[in-house]
Amino acid sequence: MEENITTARNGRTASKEVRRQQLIDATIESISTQGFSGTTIATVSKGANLSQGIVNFHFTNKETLFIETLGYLATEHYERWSTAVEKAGPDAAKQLIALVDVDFDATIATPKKIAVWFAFWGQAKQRPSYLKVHNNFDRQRTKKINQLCNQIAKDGAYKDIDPDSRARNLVALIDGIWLNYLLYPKSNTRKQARNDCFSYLAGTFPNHFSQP
Amino acid sequence: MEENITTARNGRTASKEVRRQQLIDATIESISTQGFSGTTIATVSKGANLSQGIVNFHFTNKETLFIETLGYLATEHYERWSTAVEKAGPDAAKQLIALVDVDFDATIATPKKIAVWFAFWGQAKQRPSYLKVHNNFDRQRTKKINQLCNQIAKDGAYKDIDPDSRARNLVALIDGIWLNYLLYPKSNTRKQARNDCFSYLAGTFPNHFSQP
Amino acid sequence: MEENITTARNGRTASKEVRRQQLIDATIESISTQGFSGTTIATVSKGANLSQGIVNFHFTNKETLFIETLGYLATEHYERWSTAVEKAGPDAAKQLIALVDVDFDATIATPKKIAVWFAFWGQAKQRPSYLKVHNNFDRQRTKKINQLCNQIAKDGAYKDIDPDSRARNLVALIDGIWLNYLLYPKSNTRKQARNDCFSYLAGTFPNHFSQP
Amino acid sequence: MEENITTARNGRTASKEVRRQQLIDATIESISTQGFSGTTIATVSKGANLSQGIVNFHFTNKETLFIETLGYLATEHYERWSTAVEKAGPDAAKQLIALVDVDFDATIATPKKIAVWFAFWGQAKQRPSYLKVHNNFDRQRTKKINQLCNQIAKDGAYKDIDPDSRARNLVALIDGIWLNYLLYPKSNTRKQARNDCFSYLAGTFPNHFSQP
DNA sequence: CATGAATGAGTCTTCATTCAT
DNA sequence: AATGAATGAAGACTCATTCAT
Repeated sequence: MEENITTARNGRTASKEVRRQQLIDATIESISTQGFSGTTIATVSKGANLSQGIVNFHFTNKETLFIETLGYLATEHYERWSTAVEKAGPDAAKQLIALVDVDFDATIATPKKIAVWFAFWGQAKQRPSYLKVHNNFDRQRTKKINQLCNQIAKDGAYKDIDPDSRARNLVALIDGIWLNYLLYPKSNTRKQARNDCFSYLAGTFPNHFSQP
Repeated sequence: MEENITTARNGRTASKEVRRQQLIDATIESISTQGFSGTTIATVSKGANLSQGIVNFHFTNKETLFIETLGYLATEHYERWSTAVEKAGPDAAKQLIALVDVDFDATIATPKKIAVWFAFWGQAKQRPSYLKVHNNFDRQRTKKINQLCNQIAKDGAYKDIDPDSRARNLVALIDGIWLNYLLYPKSNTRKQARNDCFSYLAGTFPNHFSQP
Repeated sequence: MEENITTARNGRTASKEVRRQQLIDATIESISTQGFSGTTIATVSKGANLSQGIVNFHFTNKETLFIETLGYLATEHYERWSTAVEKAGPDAAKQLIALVDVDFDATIATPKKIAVWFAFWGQAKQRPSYLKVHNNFDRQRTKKINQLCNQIAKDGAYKDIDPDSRARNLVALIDGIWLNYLLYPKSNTRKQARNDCFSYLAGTFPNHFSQP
Repeated sequence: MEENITTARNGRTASKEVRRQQLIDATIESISTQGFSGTTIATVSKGANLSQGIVNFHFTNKETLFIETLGYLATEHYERWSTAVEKAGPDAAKQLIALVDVDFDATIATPKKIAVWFAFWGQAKQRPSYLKVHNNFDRQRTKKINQLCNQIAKDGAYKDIDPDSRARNLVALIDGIWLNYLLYPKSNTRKQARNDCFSYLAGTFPNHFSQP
């Protein structure tokens, strides 16, 4: 098993993947505490308790490290929600709940990771490569949410509702809640954030979701 | 009149305020195109067609320039929505419409300015000074939105509604719509963004707002 | 009288000489507190409560200001000791006392001025222009001291004494005492400094000078 | 042996200590020729045939390089005179001779080093850190000189002599001779300088020192 | 005469990247 | 694989000097 391999190898001869992950973790840590511009090869390698040269060794350059860090975050997120939807069974509303719940999960919506997400978004417009990585994953989620909202709207015979717009708003709402969480960490709890989100769903599809 | 003075002056000796604004404008331009880390004293001064040394002359250092740029953006936004609310008359719903409309105004929700906002937010966690400037202004708007939502909820005798939560969601929704606007500039129009937002209001307070 | 002119003129139209002296004084003040490298056109002009441009106006450039500052100090010193010697009457020993006393005078051996002297000496080797200004004045004093020592040695029939060497040592001693005064301002008084110097003279020419 | 290691290493990876000394040497060279304000990271690194960045790498910043350069000079001096005194045997007069001789040694009283000493002294008043480094070493030498003068005075039963004052004068004299050596390098020889100094000792303690 | 905004060359410092070991 | 000394380009900042007013 992969884990056995990685634990067996250590010290100077850790497997490539282990080193890479170590550095990606250190990058997340550094970006969240020092910010994007405060994150240097030095802060990363030091945070990983490794030498300076190693980043260029494993990632060729800093830019690649950043892109792969974003990729790691995006992949993790993607795998979590897609798995959650899969496990939720055939009901669209249940699938939507599962999907949304991932965004307020204790291991996903951490202050650290949210800070990194916004750090990337803050650079998105200027770095097409970041945007590309992100959007590739994000579009699938948006699509799924749209599809589920349409399904629910159809099943529930909701009139006067534009499911596309409601789906867009759901996506936006979650991001906005995250931003709020980033800016006012003290006055917000993850639980309240989740409740607010489900409150929106209850308002939108009252027959499928109840006020939390 | 002051304007005459400042426009009269040109070349080497523009008035202090004119130069400062020139540099702040150039900073917004630069951050929006080069990003935060790509914005240097050189890009700013070159963008303003001025010499390098002038930034330090007028702002002491780069950090101060950034803080004042954020301050400018925040002040502009604040003045716009507070004036709009004032002019909207006594009706809470009309006030809320006026307030929200500012966020989708052609001179406020520009791709350029939104990029700068997110650039700042992307650094917020690591730069308390940015956070402070921003939050000071932001809190007043949040408070006003909360107050208006409560007023409307009371006036409309909406049951089963938590106005505080709805207010929080409104704020979050707008930010999230902005993010969407930033990430997918091509597939979004400012008009649709505004519609989505009012669609949320219509869903929340159906007696006060109609589907756009 | 010149004084009347200068006092009459003030504000923006002070006479050239007054402005120059004002700036030289500010330069001495600045060098003594900020050091040579910490002294800028800005510290000087600010210290003189004048505008930036004025230094270049009155002295063409910074280097000239420095040279004239050194020249001022050297001239002041020269005029003080030469006048003192003149007034001391015909006796060589009395002349030497008068000359040396100037070096421990409350208006000459000030911490401020001594700091400036050493600042200049610290640059002397690399700035021939400083050296030239200084040495021109200094050589006359050295010559006079040598002449007086020789006179005294001859008058007193001191045997086994090389008056040239004793003269050189006297000059060196005074400078060394000044350095000590610079480095340990707290543990030295001007009075003790003077006493030490005269103690040397008493040891050298016991018939002419008594232990202080 | 350590020397073998350091000499073995060359090119890109010399030992840390070797690089540091290389840079300190280059700093002494640069200060002596360009002066304090003329000494830049560039002149130092170029003088050492190394790249610009290396100074910050090994010394963090220019200030630290300067302080360590002064420290090197002060340590070298201290070790030389303390070793010399030690080797001089029990006789106080011989110890004093040994101590003073160091100050006129061909490897200590070099024009280059003297220029650097005065460069530092020229900044001493404004840089407490320089003063601190210097005084720590200097005080021990002053103390030893004072102690030796007192011992000699007691042994020789010199009356009418204040050994403390004579000690102070000896210290001052040496510094003053150095200054003279700095200002008039052409008309002074190290030998004459030494002779003048011993001439002072012979005048002060005639039973212990003879005219040179 | 005097001001002070503006310039731009010069410096220190940072940091991604290279590379001998 | 890994280290960390070394490089050098790039950037922030300083400051003497200029010059329109």
